[in-house]
Amino acid sequence: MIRTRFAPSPTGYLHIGGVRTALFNWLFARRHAGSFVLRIDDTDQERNIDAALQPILDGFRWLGIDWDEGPEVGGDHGPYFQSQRGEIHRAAVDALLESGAAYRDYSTTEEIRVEREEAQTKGRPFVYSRRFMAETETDCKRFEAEGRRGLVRLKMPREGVCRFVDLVRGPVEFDWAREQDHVIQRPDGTCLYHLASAVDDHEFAISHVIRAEEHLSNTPRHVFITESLGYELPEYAHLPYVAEPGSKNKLSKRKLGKYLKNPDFARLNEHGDRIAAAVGLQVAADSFNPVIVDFYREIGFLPEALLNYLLLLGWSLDDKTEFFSRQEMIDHFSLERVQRSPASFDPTKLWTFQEHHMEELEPDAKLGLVLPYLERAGLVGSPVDPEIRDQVAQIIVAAGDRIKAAGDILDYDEFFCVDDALDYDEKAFDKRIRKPPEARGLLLGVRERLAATPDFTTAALEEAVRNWVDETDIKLGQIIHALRVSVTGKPVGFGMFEILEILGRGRCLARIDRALARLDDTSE
RNA sequence: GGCGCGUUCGUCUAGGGGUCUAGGACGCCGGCCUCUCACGCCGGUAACACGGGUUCGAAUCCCGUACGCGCUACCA
Repeated sequence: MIRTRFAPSPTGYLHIGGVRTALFNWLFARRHAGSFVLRIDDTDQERNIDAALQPILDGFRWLGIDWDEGPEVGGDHGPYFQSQRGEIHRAAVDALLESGAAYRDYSTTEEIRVEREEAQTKGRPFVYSRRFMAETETDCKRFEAEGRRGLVRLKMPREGVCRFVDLVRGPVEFDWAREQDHVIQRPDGTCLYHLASAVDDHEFAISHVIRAEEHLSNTPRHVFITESLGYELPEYAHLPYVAEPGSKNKLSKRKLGKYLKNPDFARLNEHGDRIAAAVGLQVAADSFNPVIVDFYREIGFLPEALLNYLLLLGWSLDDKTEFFSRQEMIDHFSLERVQRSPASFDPTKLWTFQEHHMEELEPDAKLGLVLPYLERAGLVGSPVDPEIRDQVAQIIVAAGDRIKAAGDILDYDEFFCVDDALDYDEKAFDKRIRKPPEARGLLLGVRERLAATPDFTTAALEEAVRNWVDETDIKLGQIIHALRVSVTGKPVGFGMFEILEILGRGRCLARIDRALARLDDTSE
């Protein structure tokens, strides 16, 4: 039975790099009909775990990364919070103590520091002298009489090599002698990460430990703990980390300021801010940015797109396949094809995947995604009037691939405002209406045609306007731009005749009149 | 400092001794399409970190160097 796990700390947000690790674990489990377990690594005893955990669980749910065991779903191996597993960890420490794989130590941090520095100045690798190791009850008493506090350290082998096969990197080996006698239990009885992690992986019957590369060097400790306890070793696979845009440094939330200097990253960020502002979402830069999964959900990315992009960040099927559905990811995923070197996060390429998956959506599905944004922005009622709903459906079709993220619908607010409240792009108004001397006459002319066209549909309108253009010596371009600015206030947008049809005759004429009035008003 | 891992176009990658004058994708540049924008289409740009081996032959194997990252915590 294949069992994998992801062990997030409750930090209040879901990091994009973490999701990639979780995704690979999840895919591997799903691929082999195994289980994916969520374990919460909260050994640090956070104050408000619930509040800090919720965004993470929400993020996974949005992405469709479901867990078979863990918070809120339970399971046979619980509890799934490390903070509640103290007894199990302490029992493991006792067993280690019992077998001699660990010992009580009474050194102080200061004494260790001195030893370490001494070794370093002599150019020797540091290994603890075990000067304050207590192997008997009397030793303990003696040290305690000196006012020392005991903790528990691993008694690491001082010779031989630790060998294991990493499923991504192949055979790896470490000299045992280089390993430190790591602390596994503090004087207050609480246990440290490496102990807890190795024990829990066994308790949860994890078959494949798939985690970030930074743990590769920690693996000998885990191997030692696991084997000393008499447990069977899991398989290990260490994933390269996700790097910053344009660099090989590990992506970290802390360096947001630096990423914002990257133009592509900044553009993505601004895109998000714009949508957030339009829907009145209160956002703080450190909780709403492209390093955090929530960001993508809020601005209307598709989870499939994010997953697809992340999948290819460090994994590939072959030399050509780029797009994967959720099922295809599961069908093809394998650890053998995981890349060994870090991959940097490229916001521009992420958009490619988003666009692709968006294009694959049926108009109805798109409508469902887009409507909530209009409602939240107050551009349509809630629930939306059926007539308006149809109009939005038309807009979606006419907009085509211009709506890349669901929140992009808010770029087309001109369809939802009353004619008198339409904002004009001043530059465009000048260029297309105020400046060309013929604009006034052309607008009047086209107004006449629009008023007279019996059938106010895209095709009929286009025919009418083109015929009119053909009859006179003007060019279509001359009138289209002025018309576009009059009717939408903007210099760009989708097909002019589609816009006219969606708006309808009344609003088109009213808007042309308003633009003309505005022209007369300010040209004097 | 020690140990470990890594290094193919700007980016994501294919490549596992000859089929590589290194392929694809994104980006970028140029062009076409066009009522603007977006899309689409066509073309172009651009890489095996460096140095030694091994071999008839190396991007592919070995060694070294450089660089990057990680671990070396009573953080996870």
